Amino acid sequence: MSDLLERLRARGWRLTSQRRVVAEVLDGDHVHLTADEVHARAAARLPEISRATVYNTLGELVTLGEVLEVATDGRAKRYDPNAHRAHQHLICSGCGAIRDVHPQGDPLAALPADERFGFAVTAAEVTYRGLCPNCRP
Amino acid sequence: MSDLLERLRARGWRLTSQRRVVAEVLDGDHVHLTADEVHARAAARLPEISRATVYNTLGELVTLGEVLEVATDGRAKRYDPNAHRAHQHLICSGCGAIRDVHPQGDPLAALPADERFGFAVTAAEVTYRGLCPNCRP
DNA sequence: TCCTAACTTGGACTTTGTCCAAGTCAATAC
DNA sequence: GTATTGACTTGGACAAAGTCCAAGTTAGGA
Repeated sequence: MSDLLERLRARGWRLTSQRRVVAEVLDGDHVHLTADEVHARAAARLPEISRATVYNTLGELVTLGEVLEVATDGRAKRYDPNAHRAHQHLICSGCGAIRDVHPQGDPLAALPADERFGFAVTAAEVTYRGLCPNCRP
Repeated sequence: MSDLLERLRARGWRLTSQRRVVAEVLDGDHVHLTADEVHARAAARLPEISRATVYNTLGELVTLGEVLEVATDGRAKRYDPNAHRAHQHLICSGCGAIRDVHPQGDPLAALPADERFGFAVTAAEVTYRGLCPNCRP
């Protein structure tokens, strides 16, 4: 994630302690935090950080393509730092745990031309659902 | 959709005018209304209907498997009455228009066992994104 | 026609997110 | 090192989407 900070600086970002902390909190694999969770973890390191700054920073990271926004359930959006490797999501219907997964083939290819309604289709997001080992009966 | 009302009555639903109107509003193909839109259209026919009742009824229809909840963007959930024929969604990134589409093959099959992390995977939702004919440059 | 459990209502409340004016500070210039 | 300034941060007000509840209403069976 330190290269992230480098990339951001190269793009003219002002490197504040708040932005640094938000970027650090988002580091890791299979990380899918809500804005509130990001704020809570950031505040553990930098108590004065405000919710507005967390929202601003997350929005900027999404715009820059460094973080993905994942809307899985109509509740809070989640933020996924794994933006540079194509992947999909597997979600536990029991506890809500989320894993990054890599299906075979290109999901876009499964949509025939006569099912595209004249759209210029550019992306396909797949959400797999099931029960994780802990939630299985 | 009138068979819907029959099915519901058969399951012990009390058939009130409010529930009837909500079910009628949801009738049709490519219908993906938000709860607020459902309330607005229902209120056009039954002015005193309350938001709470619309939310209750939509929730019951989802629980009964008669309507699907579609969380496409982290904003309001949408409700899709086409619950009895498997389908996926194609969404315009420009105007937000939604179409039901039918991709080839089973998206579940694309997820290899070693990418399932021990989950019992039961469903896959695919959201295709692109620009509709009106929003295309 | 009555009765009652089920349904509906409106309003208060929660969660998630946005907006803004005022204050602060990182990075550049000197 | 210091000054400067525009970008960044802050807290609080606001908005949108949804939930909850006590009180009132009603569908459908007796």
